[in-house]
Amino acid sequence: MTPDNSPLEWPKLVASQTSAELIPKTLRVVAKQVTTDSCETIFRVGDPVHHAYLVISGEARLIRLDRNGGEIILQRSRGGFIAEASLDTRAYHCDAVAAKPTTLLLFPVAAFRAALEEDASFRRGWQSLLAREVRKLRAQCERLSLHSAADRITHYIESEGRNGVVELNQSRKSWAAELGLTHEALYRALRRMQDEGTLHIDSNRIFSRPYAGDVDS
Amino acid sequence: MTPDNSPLEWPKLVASQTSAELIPKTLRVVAKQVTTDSCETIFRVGDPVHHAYLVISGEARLIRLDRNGGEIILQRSRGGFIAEASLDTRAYHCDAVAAKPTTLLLFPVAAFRAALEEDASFRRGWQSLLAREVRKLRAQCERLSLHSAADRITHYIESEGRNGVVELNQSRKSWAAELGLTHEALYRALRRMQDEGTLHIDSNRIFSRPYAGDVDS
DNA sequence: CGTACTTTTGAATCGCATCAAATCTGGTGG
DNA sequence: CCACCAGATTTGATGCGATTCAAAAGTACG
Repeated sequence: MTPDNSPLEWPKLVASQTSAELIPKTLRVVAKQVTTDSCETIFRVGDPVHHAYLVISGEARLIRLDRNGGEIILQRSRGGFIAEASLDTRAYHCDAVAAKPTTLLLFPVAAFRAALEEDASFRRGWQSLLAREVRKLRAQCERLSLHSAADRITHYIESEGRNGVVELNQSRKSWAAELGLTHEALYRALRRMQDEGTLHIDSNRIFSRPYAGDVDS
Repeated sequence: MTPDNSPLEWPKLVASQTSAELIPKTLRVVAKQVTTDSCETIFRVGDPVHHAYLVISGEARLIRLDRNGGEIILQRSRGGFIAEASLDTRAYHCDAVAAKPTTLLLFPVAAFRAALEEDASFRRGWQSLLAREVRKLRAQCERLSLHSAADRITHYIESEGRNGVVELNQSRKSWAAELGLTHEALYRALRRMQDEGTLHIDSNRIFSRPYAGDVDS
């Protein structure tokens, strides 16, 4: 994780990142920027919490390994905070790794907490961000409670997509992990659903209905 | 859901309920108290969010039904807030029902939000409550990502219990739902683990190790 | 005492995990 | 540009474990 001295252009960042918009000036001036290689560890279980992490580009993940060495993805952040809920704990409960080359902003926790106290609008944004995270996690638990691969796929499209279409922004292998399936099970379920006509796939766009586009007669 | 005119004894409540301790006086005076029968609906999907709900006694659940009519438990609250994350949304995303006769405090959302703005200590408590909820949900997702019933049981004991022991405060049937299993699968897994000696059960206390108590020779 | 629900066991089936291996893909270096 | 490599994608075969359907026994409550 190497310090990155070329300062970010905040205005540009603000335009594209809803999470970053929140950050008050007092926090921006104490932010450190770093970039990581792919697969680089950002922090580990038990590490003391010194910073709040905001993903600017790339992708960071909270992960834990099950006893077979399988990777369980707890959170995936592409542009946004990661491990928000660790801010009021002493140490991390899981590992964070960069899934690809990633640039992050690091905010010292003390300054971050102070900003939350003092800046009402920042605080409101932070609270609604936590609330969104809660709802998202509930949806994920609901999904993982479904017993069949097809149901989880459909649920994913319904809750993460729009109008029965979802743009997949990750490999199918890691999608499988997110769905609590092996990648083989996911591939087969996708295949089966396409054969049945309940799903259509166009590279990274997944349609929950049979594809009826371009049929105009 | 019938209004309950006998006012709660706040001091007594405060002594036992960490969530209730937070509530500032300004909020207490506008709280309405209600009691429900078992299985009574508290709110439904799509209902506008008018109140924050605090469970005083009994048990409330956020649920959704899967397409087979199976009940998926999204949250279970026994003494504490329920559907905290809905406070900054217009309408509910799921149903809430009382799992048994339950008494609740209802706080009008406007007053609740105002109190969050004005009372710094209430706000801090609320934020850490949301953060705890996030961590709890992440643990649940991690658990549901495990592929075997035994692993989920062990994970539950490790993360919800203390020192390899967990006090089960619900029926096994609803525990099964929480673990994303059918109740039959849970019963059989418990039996198998006991036979293997990896688990000991004393009514509602579940031990993750072979029971070595009372052996002193 | 009767009713509703939970707990428990049984048997059959199905779907997913697992192990294996082939193909495809993107990226690296010669 | 091509050879090569690591990883993702895809398909196959097999076994196990969870689901499902069924039913009996236990338990709480009015």
